[in-house]
Amino acid sequence: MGHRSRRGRSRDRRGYHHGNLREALIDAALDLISEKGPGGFTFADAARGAGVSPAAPYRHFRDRDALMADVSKRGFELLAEDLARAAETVDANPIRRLERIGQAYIEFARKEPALFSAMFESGQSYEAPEVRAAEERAFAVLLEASQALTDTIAGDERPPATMIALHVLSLAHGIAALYTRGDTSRRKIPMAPSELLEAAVLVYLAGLGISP
Amino acid sequence: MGHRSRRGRSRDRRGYHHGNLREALIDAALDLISEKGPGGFTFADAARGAGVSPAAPYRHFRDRDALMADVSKRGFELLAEDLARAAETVDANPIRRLERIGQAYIEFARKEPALFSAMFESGQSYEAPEVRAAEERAFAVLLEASQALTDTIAGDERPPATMIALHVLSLAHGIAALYTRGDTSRRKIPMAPSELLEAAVLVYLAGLGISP
DNA sequence: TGTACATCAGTGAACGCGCGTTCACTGATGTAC
DNA sequence: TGTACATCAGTGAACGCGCGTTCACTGATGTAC
Repeated sequence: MGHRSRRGRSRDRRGYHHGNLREALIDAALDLISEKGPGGFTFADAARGAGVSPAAPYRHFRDRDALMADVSKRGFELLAEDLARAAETVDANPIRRLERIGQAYIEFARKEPALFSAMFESGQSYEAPEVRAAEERAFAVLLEASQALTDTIAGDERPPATMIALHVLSLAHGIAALYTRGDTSRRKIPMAPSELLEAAVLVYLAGLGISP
Repeated sequence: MGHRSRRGRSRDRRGYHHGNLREALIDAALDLISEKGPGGFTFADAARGAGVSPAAPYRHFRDRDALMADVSKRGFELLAEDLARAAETVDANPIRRLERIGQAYIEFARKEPALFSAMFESGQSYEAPEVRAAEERAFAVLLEASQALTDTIAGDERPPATMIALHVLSLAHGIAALYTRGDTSRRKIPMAPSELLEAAVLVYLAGLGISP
């Protein structure tokens, strides 16, 4: 359901002109993705969802793919914000920080399944440069935290920060993709996704010789 | 491209009766998924791909979803086979065995991107019981290998095998989903997916106090 | 071995529907003076 | 403050197209005797 950028409901038209149709279409798309998955709705559906004629979306998006690219971009931007917030909020301990960023990742997948599937499971790969950029910004948060972590390690046994970031990302993404959408999807597991991630990250860091 | 179960090309009709339309439709679906992603094709497209009238598929599948469920099932079966083969092939060392299973997982994603996306990125969650069963069989291979690994550890510091299996699975799945489809998708990374996985698993196991 | 028949797995025509897209249009808004 | 005008962001009707689905049908195959 609505949160953050999706505050106003799509239906509150203010007369002949919608006022904010672009946003409303993105909202409608997210609602539709929630219901039927990405690819499970049409351009006309989105127009209908925004309470507007089927020709109206063409004022804002070239076609359905352009709309989806925007949804995807919005997703990576919000993800980057969430990760950055997680990186700031927490105390200075770099281990805790990295772990928190991972948690924020799966939390994002849990709270925004529609965005998450638009970003990663929409079949199409939206390599629009702005999407790429937003994706990069999200990764940068992880990379910085990893860097901060390796800075605490003696020079000659210091593992590459990029590797650590990629490992934590892959782990978080795997858990998010497999176990985060409780109702609709996969196998039940005997622990919460966040516990699964926490344990994995701690074991992993211990393997690098880093412990709290 | 074709391999294993997909040996015969779809087009070699043998007269009025197709002979093996069910398989041919699954093949056609995989080809179409490769081209345009899951959800990027129609039931009629699949019929066309198999060189058959649009009414013919109804003899074998109730609708498009039923076809996709079958594709997905087939995917999990092949995955289970691959993982089992990896578990057998390799020498008895349980560390190497677990690592090899992880490698087989991402190798599967690399070799069979169409199946992989049908299984995990088709938007719909196909919880048909046979799909579930095949999925379970694949996981069982990982779990057994984890069990063999923990059996080598002293009783009171023995980590739960289920947790290890879930961790390795999540890691392999994350890497597979993010970095395994070279041409079409994500960010470039400074190392091969298989190296990324190997390093992660070794570090992780070291963190559990297990080293070669 | 031949024949009759049941069953199976396809055909192809037909249908209604909704989608994508274009178009001339029109109501609302902003701005110059 | 009022008026004229340009621009913007919608409408709604229209179109062609392909999809999903059904139907009576028919060619091929298998089997009983």
